[in-house]
Amino acid sequence: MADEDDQNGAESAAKVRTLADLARIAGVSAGTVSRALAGNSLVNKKTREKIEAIAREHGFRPNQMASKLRRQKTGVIGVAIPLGHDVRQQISDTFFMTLLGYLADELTEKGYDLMLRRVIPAQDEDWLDRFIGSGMVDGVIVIGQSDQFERIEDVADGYLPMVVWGNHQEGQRHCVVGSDNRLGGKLAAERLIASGAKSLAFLGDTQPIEFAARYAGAKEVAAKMGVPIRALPTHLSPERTGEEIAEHLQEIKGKVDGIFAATDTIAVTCLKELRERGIDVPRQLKVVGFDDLPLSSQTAPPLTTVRQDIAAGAKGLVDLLLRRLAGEDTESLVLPPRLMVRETA
Amino acid sequence: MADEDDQNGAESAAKVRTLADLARIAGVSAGTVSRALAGNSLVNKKTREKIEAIAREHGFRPNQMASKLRRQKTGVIGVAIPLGHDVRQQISDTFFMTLLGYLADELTEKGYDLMLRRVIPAQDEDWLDRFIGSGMVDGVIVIGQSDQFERIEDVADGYLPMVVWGNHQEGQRHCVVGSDNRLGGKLAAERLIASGAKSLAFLGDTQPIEFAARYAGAKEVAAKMGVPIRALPTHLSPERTGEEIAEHLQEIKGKVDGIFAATDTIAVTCLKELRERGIDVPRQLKVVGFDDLPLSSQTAPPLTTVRQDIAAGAKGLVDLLLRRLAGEDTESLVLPPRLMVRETA
DNA sequence: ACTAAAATTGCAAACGATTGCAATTGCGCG
DNA sequence: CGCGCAATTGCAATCGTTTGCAATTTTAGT
Repeated sequence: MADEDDQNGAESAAKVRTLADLARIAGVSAGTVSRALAGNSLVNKKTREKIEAIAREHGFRPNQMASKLRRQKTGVIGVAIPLGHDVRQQISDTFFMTLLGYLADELTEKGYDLMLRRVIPAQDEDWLDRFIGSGMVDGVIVIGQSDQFERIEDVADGYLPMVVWGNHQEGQRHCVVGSDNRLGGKLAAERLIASGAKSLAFLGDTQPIEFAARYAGAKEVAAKMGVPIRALPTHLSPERTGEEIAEHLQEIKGKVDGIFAATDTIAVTCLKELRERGIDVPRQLKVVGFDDLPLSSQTAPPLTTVRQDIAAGAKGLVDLLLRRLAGEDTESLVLPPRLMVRETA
Repeated sequence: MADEDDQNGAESAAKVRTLADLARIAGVSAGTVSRALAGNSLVNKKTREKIEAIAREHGFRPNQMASKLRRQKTGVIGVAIPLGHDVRQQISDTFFMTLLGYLADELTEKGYDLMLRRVIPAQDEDWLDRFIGSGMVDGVIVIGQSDQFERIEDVADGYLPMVVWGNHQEGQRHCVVGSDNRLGGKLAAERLIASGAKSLAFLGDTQPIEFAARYAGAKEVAAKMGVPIRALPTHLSPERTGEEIAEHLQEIKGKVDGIFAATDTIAVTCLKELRERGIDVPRQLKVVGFDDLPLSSQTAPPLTTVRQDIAAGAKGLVDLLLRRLAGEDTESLVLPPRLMVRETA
């Protein structure tokens, strides 16, 4: 009895770090322990329960690195956020962060872990190859094409398990999930014109293709309706946006009566600048945003905007990625944007 | 020559997946390749350059799993977001997401990857042990104590590399970074009373200790000043918040003239409900929030709120964690909140 | 030219779990 | 009691990299 106690003491004291340790205590082989803990195998019920009990008692967890190495899969999905066209655009960008939140939910539900990587393509030529070839992830989701369209295209041919959030272009090779930005731009411009605007401006950077498509859609409608539209380059970085918008406002004063903001964030800032200048929205100037972030319905006046269904986007990204992991070569998914008419246009 | 070409062709065609493959081509041993690619070792410059060239040519990347297994470290920091006291509180909660963004920036800068895990403690008893013991991360950052204070305490003794965002309590054993919530609560109550409020209400769940501390601070001030204060339980989930606040507003109509919202998100929603009811802020009712999210300065009227310095928080979390990884047993870091007086109180 | 020291490189043992295959045990039944 | 088959378990190779130590080659010094 004393003997047994001693033995137990020794057993508990010695940390059980490996299958082999546990196997020794249980008096079986490491292979059996592995199978028992995996649960799905052909291990005697009693043996398994005994092993499980010991494992629980010692708080044993099999080493994931070894497991992943052996099984050649990681159970991890990489999520990359390229900060290309505007380095100052923080990873903290609300839209991307919200999408990321939903992605985390979706992936967790499917049993995957999420590895987040913020990446500055300008400083790191082959960020995508590195991420993919790192052997740390089973698949990759890229949030936003930024100015990396070509690089992504290059990789897409040789690497199936990748899905990208962004804009879809005719004939592109990588699988993308995203809103129909061009259509969204049309909706915005139509609304502005319908509510009486006679001269439009697009507030935002037109480099990134998502934004370019939004602008293109708006331009198409404007041209058709015989309304002028101009682009006013505006960055997304919180600090600079304010000033830039202020300058733009100064410049277009009286010349423009309808603003299409590339982003709700820009729209909200714009609204604030307008309020400070005592410009009445929507009477003097109409504003339409893009995204429909939660905060957008809370502004005064509530923002009219083009809604992207972020939850559906996340679901789509994960769904397509899992199918690609299973070997299927999936089509892109283009989600329809929806105009949320509130009070700014 | 033909021979050599052939050989080259064969070499390029055959994928170089392992150090051994590369070593064969380079005519050296795997060990040498490993050292060459690591760069830091004592390999002949010529040999290294040759190996690097071949590696580049074939796009070779050493398998991370094998590397991590061998070196017994992962270069990954786990970030866990427990969704305890309110499962519906999405991971998309703005404050946490913003903090996460800054964390990603900080960690990337220090050369670590970030593994995100959303966790529902109610469904998963030992989420923290699992995460820590998974062998997938070198250290853990927990964002928000939620209702998991005790569990975190239990783990803290045996596991050094963990830092938690949350509330600091006298004598606690885990290392925490966070705002002085009690002080923040005091600031809020003082402001409300100073601007004329005679009867206060706290809008938010008082279960999570961060919120409890905010409420406690406010209560202390209220008691000292002889002003009544009551707590009105309010959840954080976007869908429910609106209704709940509406009900509360109905109930306290005329009885309360100062609201301290546990969170800016709650405050903003509250502001909107008040606007819809035609209640004048700050004349009829004063409101103070907590967090100072970017959107908070954009409301109408701009929200008076208690600011948490999120960037500093992220920096602190990473800094302390790295020191703990190096073996140091660091103290907690309590950041001072700052009252941002705007127009709602 | 010869020896000692320094600089490179190769060898082989880890790291810890998984899994095909073989060996063992147990069971039922004639 | 013995045979055959099924249910369990053990063995050992494998995943791909890193690294201590030994072996080899260079370099330098006399």
